[in-house]
Amino acid sequence: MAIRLYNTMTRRKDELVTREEGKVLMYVCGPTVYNYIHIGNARTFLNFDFIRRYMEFAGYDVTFAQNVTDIDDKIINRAREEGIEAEQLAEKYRVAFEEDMRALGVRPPSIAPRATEHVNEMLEVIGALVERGVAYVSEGDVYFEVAKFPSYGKLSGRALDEQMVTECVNPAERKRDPQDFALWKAAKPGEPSWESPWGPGRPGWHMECSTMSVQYLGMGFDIHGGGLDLVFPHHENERAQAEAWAGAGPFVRYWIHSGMLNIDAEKMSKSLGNIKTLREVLSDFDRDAVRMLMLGTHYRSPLSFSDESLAEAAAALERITNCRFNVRDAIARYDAEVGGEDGPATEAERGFRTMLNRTEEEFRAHMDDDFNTAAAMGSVFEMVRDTNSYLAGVTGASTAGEKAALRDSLELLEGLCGALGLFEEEEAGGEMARLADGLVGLLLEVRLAARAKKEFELADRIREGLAELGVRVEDVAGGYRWRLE
RNA sequence: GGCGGCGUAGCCAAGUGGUAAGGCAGAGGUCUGCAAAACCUCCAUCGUCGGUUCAAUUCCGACCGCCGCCUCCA
Repeated sequence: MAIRLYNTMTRRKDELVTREEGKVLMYVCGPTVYNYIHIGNARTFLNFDFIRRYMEFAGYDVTFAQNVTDIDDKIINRAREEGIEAEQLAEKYRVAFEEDMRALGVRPPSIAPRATEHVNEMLEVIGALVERGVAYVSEGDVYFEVAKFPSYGKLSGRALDEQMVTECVNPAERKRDPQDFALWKAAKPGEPSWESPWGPGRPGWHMECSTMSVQYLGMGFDIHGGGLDLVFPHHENERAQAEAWAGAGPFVRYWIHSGMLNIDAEKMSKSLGNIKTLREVLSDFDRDAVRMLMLGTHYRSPLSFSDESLAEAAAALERITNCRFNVRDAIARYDAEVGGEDGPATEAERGFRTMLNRTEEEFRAHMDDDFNTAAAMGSVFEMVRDTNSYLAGVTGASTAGEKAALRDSLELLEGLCGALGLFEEEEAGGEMARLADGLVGLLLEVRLAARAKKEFELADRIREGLAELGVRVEDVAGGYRWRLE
C-alpha cells in the first residue's frame, strides 16, 4: 500500500509518488545554532525522524538533508552578549545540537550543509535573480520583489494585499514593497561579512535553504519539511526564490509541516519564561519517554507538553518494555527446558500468529495514512495485551512451534518499535557488567533458597537491597527474574 | 482585519455516515508469603443550536470557547 501524506501546498492528503521510484529526497529545516534547542524544536526533529525512519521501514531509500544555519542576527547578537566571535558561538551550539540529537536518538542527516560554507553558491543565485529582474539592489541590500512572482502566497494561502501591515516597524523603507524580503543584507560595522558584488554583507535567512536543498537534492525534490511556523514567510520565500531562479516549478513535490508544541497549553516564549530546553527534559526523563510522548499525538496536531504528560508517556512506555521483557524472559526460560513435544499448532498458537500478522498490517496501514503514529501505537498496545495474555496461557514445556511464535512476536514488537526509533538505548556491556550480572544471579539464588525455607525476612531484605541499587526483582513460578530499572 | 486549526471520558489521544482505538489514572476481581508483572471486568452518546439523511460524533450552517500564523520563531 502506498503512503499518503498531507501536503501543505494542496491542503489534502496526496499519495506519495517520488521523483525516482523507491527513493525519497527529503530536506528539513535545521537549527539556527545560537542556543541549546528547546523541547519544541525537539518535537519537530523527532517528528521528521519518525517519518524518515518509517519511509525506510517501508522500503524507501531516503536521502535526508538538514541545514545548519550558522550565521544570522540571533547568532550575532548572542555572540556579542557572550563576548565571543559569532563563528565560535555557532560552532559551540552546532556541536551541542549534534549531542542533543544523539541523546534523543534522532538519526543524523545524510547531508548537513552549513550556510557559511555555501555563501558562494548563494551569491550565484542572488546574482541570477537580480539579472532576471525579480530582485533589486537597495543601499547594499538585495531584495526579492514579491510582485514579480505571480504565485507568491500560494503555499501559505494568503493574498498579498490582505495582510496586516506593520508599517510602523520600519518607516525608512529600503524596500519597494513591505512584503519584499532580503536575499542579501549589507553588513553593519563590526558584523561578520562576506564580499559580494553589492558590497560586504551576509545572506538572508531564506536563501540558504533554497540554495542548499537544490544543490544537494536537485530542483523538484520530494519532501520539504519544517515546523508549521515556517510556512510563512520562510517556506513561501524559499519557494519564490527557487522557482524564480530555476524559471520553473515545482521547487518541491510535497511540503510537510510539524505541529507546534505548547507548554501547559501556552506557547513557549521568552516573555512567558516557559522555555524548556531538551537538555533539561532529558536530565529527568528517558529519551524513549520523550519519543513516546511525541508518538502519542499526530505530527500535525498541537501537543501540550507538561511534566505530567511526560510521566504518563513514561508509564505507557513501561507497558511495552514490560511486555518485551516478559517475552524475552519466556523465550530464555523455554529454551532452557528440555521437554516439549512437537505437534500440530494449538488453537492458541494459531490465534497468536493471526494476531501478529494483523498487528503488522494495521501498523503499516496507520503509518501509511499520513504517518499516524498515535493510531499505530494503538495497534502495538493491542499486541502487547494479546501477547501478555498468550504468555499467561503458555506454561512450561512448550512446543517448538510455540517457541518460534514467541521469537517472532519479539521480533515484530522490536521491529515495529524500532521503526519509530524506540529501544535504541545501548545495552550495558563489558567485564563489570558481566560480573554484576553474575552477582545478582548469585544473590537471587540465595534468596530463592531462603524463600523455599519460608525465610521471608531475608528474602525481602535481598529484594529491597537490590531495589535500592536499581535492580527490580520479580518472582515467577519456581524462580525469579530481574532487570535494571 | 486576513488566513488556518482545534473543541472526543478525570487526564492524554486516534477515528468513522450506521451508536467511539489505545494509553495514563481510578474501581472490583484472579494470581502471589508479600510484592512486582500480568490477565479479566467496569468507566464517554464525541462544545451548543439548527439543517441534510433511513441514520451524524463524523457532511452543511450558525453560535460559543480555545489556539496558531500574518514580525524572529521548530
